[in-house]
Amino acid sequence: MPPAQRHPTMADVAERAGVSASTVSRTLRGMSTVSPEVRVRVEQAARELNFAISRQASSLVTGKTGVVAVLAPTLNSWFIGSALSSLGPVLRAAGMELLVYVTPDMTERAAFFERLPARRNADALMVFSFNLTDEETARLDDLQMPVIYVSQRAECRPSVYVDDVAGALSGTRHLLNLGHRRIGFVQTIGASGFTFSSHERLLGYQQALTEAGIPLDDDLVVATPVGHKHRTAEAIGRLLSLREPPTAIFAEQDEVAVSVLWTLRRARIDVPERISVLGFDDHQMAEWSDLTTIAQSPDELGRAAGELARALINDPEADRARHIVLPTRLIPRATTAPPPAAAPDPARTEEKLR
Amino acid sequence: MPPAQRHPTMADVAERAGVSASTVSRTLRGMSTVSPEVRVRVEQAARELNFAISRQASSLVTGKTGVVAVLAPTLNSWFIGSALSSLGPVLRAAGMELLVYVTPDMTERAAFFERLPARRNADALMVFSFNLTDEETARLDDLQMPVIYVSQRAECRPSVYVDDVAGALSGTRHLLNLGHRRIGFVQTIGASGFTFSSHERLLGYQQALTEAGIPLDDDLVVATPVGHKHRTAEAIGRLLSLREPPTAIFAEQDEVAVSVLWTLRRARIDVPERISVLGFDDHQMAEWSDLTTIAQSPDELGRAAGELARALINDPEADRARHIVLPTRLIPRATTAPPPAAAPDPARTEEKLR
DNA sequence: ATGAAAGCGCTAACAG
DNA sequence: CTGTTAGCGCTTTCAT
Repeated sequence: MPPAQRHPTMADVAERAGVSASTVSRTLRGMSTVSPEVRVRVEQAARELNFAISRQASSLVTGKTGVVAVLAPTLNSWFIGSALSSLGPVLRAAGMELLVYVTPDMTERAAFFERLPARRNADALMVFSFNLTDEETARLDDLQMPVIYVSQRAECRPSVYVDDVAGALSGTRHLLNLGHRRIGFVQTIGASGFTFSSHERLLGYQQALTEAGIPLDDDLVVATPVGHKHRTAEAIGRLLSLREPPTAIFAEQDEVAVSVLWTLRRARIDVPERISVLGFDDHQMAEWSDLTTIAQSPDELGRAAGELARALINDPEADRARHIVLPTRLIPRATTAPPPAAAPDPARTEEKLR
Repeated sequence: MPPAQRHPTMADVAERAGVSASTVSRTLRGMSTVSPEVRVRVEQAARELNFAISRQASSLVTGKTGVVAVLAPTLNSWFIGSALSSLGPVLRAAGMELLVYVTPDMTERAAFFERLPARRNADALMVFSFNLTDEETARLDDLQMPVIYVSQRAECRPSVYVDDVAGALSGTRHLLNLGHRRIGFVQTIGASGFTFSSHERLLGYQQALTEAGIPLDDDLVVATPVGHKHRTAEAIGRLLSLREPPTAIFAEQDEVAVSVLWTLRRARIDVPERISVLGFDDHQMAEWSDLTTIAQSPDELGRAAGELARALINDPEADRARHIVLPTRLIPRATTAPPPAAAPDPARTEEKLR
């Protein structure tokens, strides 16, 4: 009988089942070379002793830790939270655990990259939404384990991300199809780690305009940090005070789009009658606000990243530069509509005057 | 020289520094019994080889894993996300890592409790916002490691939570002080794992009313799931159609309070002129919406939980039933004001008639 | 199909 | 102050 205050070991289980430790190990790992009767005895003994295997010990010999590490700037983010919530079960199904390194500030981040603690303690590293410096990327390349870039495109390295260009393109097309010709774009600044998506979305917007033969107008692109009412109001003010103000505003992120809605509402500008508003993400708040938006699925992203990690860990021959690109889809709701008929459209006015 | 495709071990470092493995071990753990010159040599050798210690190996002998496990129903939650984001750095400062078990559904949860994988793979377990069954709690009691209950009160077990009763009490008092006498309360239903707080907040509300000599009225308490516009509108409708409708509405959660704001706005009921709205949490959205609310700090909670974990792990003599209760504070913003003077207050009307 | 033995990388006694 | 030695709990040859 094992000492009371200690976890039972395989030796304890072996003794109780009347077999050797090797057999216990084989049984518990589901190897086929164990006779059915012995298997039953071992399993029962393990259950009775409430045995749990020590990963530390087994990884010492197998060289696999059974752990996937995640590096994320914060967990307090709709996007990362959702992705990790669906990553968890995927890993569990593969018998792996989830180790999280949060680096809310530069100090923490520097500490991570200096010590690279994941090195010996995980089989793969997943990097979430980061703007890595070249030096940091180089450090990760030396890591001797698969590094998966999530929500960012990393050349020649495995990565999983959403097709932001296509998303913004289809969103802008939706506005164009409704008849809008002056479309404002609100960029987000200072969102730690999301500049990659930010840039791509602007690109999609511009591409759609070009496609429609509408010249780009820098005055239509403004920026605001997320969650700063005043700054957002200011940015919208710049748009509204243009000689030809936009009839639609495309915010790069739902959280900002909702701020825009508040600003317009306060200014008594009806949405969508006077101005249409379009978001990106399909954040919970989008549904609550009845905001038309371009949906991406962080859940799917988490799952895909998990599968990719599993594949790369188990199969060293796997494609080490595989990119998984996830689609977006437009969700039309109540904040987009055709532009007002009486819109002050100088082009049209001129035509009438002629 | 160590093989190229393998991590260097202490033996490799020892050889390079011309000392024994024990000395390397002592040096790297910062023990004082190492001569300065040797320390320098060892540290340099370790750096040159890019050595990282294997936790698996050291925990095998020390019996400590250097890991704190967290059990959480989801990571996609403002509250849990914030708490974990600040827990991470606390643990890192103590040289520990953060292992996360997410159990988004009952299947995952059952799987966790059946295998209790944390058992051998962590030094402490932190349970976030869960409604555990007695059986589940009993399983955790058997775990042979400190289990810290976060955001819930667990009798005779270490736990960390916010003083919800006091918070709701002070919030309700604020409304009473403004002159409100009919105060509606909106409960949240179906929020996985938060029924503890939910109950406590109702209690605080009731306590404040009783204190003020106002009889409780069940009609003033309605419930809605979070994020269901229609259900929320319905609940508010029940309040508005009372014979004596409330002049203030206290929503147990900011996310619901914001929904309430939307509902009232759509109904063209001015806030706070006609009806005051009060939330609880100080969610980001509260600031954006200029919502008066009772703030709690999940960051502090995460930090406190981390400190408690460290204390319990390092000191077996520590108080194993210690409760840390965190304060809340009222943040007055733009959604609360005195009730309308012309409010249909039958009591006052009667007085006038007399 | 099963057991014996060696060893994964590290730490902790114990000598010196 | 430093080296030697003996495991920690498991997996993996290699026998049988």
